[in-house]
Amino acid sequence: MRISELSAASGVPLPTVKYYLREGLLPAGERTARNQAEYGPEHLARLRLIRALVEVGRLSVADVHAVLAASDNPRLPLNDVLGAAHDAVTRRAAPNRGEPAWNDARALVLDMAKQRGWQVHEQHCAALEQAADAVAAVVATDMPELYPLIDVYFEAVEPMARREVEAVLSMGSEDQIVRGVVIGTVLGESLLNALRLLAQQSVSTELLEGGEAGEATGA
Amino acid sequence: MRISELSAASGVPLPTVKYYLREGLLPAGERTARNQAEYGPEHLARLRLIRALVEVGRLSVADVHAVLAASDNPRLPLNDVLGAAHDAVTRRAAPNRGEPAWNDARALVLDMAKQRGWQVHEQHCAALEQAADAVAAVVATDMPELYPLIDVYFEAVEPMARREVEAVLSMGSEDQIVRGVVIGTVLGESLLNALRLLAQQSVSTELLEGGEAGEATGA
DNA sequence: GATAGCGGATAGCTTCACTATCCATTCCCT
DNA sequence: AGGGAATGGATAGTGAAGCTATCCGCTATC
Repeated sequence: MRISELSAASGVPLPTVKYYLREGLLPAGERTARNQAEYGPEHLARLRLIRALVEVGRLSVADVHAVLAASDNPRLPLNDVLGAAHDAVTRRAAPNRGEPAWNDARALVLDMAKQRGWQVHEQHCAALEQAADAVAAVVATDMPELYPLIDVYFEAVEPMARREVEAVLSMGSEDQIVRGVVIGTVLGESLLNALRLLAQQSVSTELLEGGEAGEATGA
Repeated sequence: MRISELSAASGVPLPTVKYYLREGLLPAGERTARNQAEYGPEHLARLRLIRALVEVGRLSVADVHAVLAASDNPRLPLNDVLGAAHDAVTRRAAPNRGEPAWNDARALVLDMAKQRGWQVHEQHCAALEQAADAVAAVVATDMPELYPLIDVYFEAVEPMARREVEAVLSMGSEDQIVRGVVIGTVLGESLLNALRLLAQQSVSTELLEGGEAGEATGA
C-alpha cells in the first residue's frame, strides 16, 4: 500500500498523513527505494486509531503522541500505559491548584474515595486533581443542591470501572490489552458522556412534559 | 467595584476581562461617566462561572457565549437551556456521520435506549450522534471485548441522570435552575470522568498489584 | 494640577493543526 | 526507452482561537 492509497482508504488527506508521519504518530513505512515506501494494514489501523482519538476523544496531537508512545513501548508496565491514557484525557490544570478552597475540595474527594476503600495514589494523581478542580468550581459557584451528586457519581462509577478493567484485562495478548486501555479510556469517556446527556434529556422530558402534554416521543 | 478590582478579585488578568467584555460574555458594568463603570458582585460571579466553564469544562469562548446567552434569556423554555448546554458540551462531529457504519452505530444506540423506555428526540439529537460517533469508532477499531461496556454505561447513567435532573429541579427559582443546569451539565461531566478514572486506577491497582506486591497505597 | 487608572479601539502574539509548494527521484505505462 | 504522475522529504504558509499589548483621550483621586 502506498501513501496515496493509505490516504484514500482512511479518508485522511494526504498532506495530513505526511504530517502525522513527521510528528511520529504514524511509523514510517517500509522503504523500498530512496523515495518510496510500503505501508501495511497496521498503518491503516493506526491511522484510524489516531483519528478516533483526535476527533471523538478530542485529544491534541501531542497527547496522541504521548499515549501512542507509551502504548508502543513493549516493556512499559500496564499501569503506566493506563497512566499515560489518563494523563492525556485529563491534562488541563485549573489555575487555582493549591489554594485553600482547592485543597479542601481535594481533601473531600480523597476522603470519600478512601471511605469506599479505593486505593488512590495520592501524589501526582491527575484524576484526583481534576476531580478537585471540578468540585472546587461547583463550590465556588455556591450551589449546595448539587453536592449530593458527588456521591451519586461515586456510586455510579464503582461498578463501571470494575467492568471496564475486567473487559480490558480479558483481551488476551498484552498488545491487545494496551490498545484496549487506550480505546476504552478515551472513547469510553466520550460514550459515557453522550449517554449521560441522552438519559438527562429523557428524564427531563418525562418530568417536564409529562404533566403538561404527555406526548411521549420515544419508546 | 472597578474593573481592576474585578480582575484582582477573580484572578483573571485585566486584558482578559476586557476581552470577555468585548466578546459579550460579561455584561458591561454600570456606566458612571464616559470612561468609568461600576461592576457588582454578579459580575464577579459571572466571571468565575466563565472561567469554570472554560478551564474545567473546556468549553470554547464561543460555546460559553452560546450557553450564557441561552441561560440569560428569561423567556426561553428550560428544555432549550438544557439543549444549549448539551450542545456546547457536545459539539464536535466526527466526519463519518452518515456513512453506513455510523448509521448502524446510531441505530444500535437508539435501539438500546428505546428498549429501556427512554424518550429520545430522534432528529438532531447531539447526544445521540455523539454516542454514535463513539460506538462507530470502537467498532472500527475492532475490539468486540469492549461492546458489553455500552450496556454498562447505559445501566450506570440511568439512575444518575434522574438524580441530576431532580437535584437541579429542586433549586427553587427558575433562575437558579438555569444556573444549575449549566453548572451541572458542564462541571458534572468533568467530575464524573475524573472519578471514573480514579476508580479505574483503584481497581487496576487492586487486580494487578494485589497478587504481586500487595502494598496498598491508599485507604 | 499631576498622575494613575479607565473604557474603548486596534493591532499583535502564540499555539495548534493542518495545508501548500518545492525538489530530486522513482514508478509505471506505452 | 521516454515521459508524465506520484513519492518521500523539507520548508514555509494558513487560519482559527484565545488572549495580550499598546495607544488614546478622559477622569477620579490625592
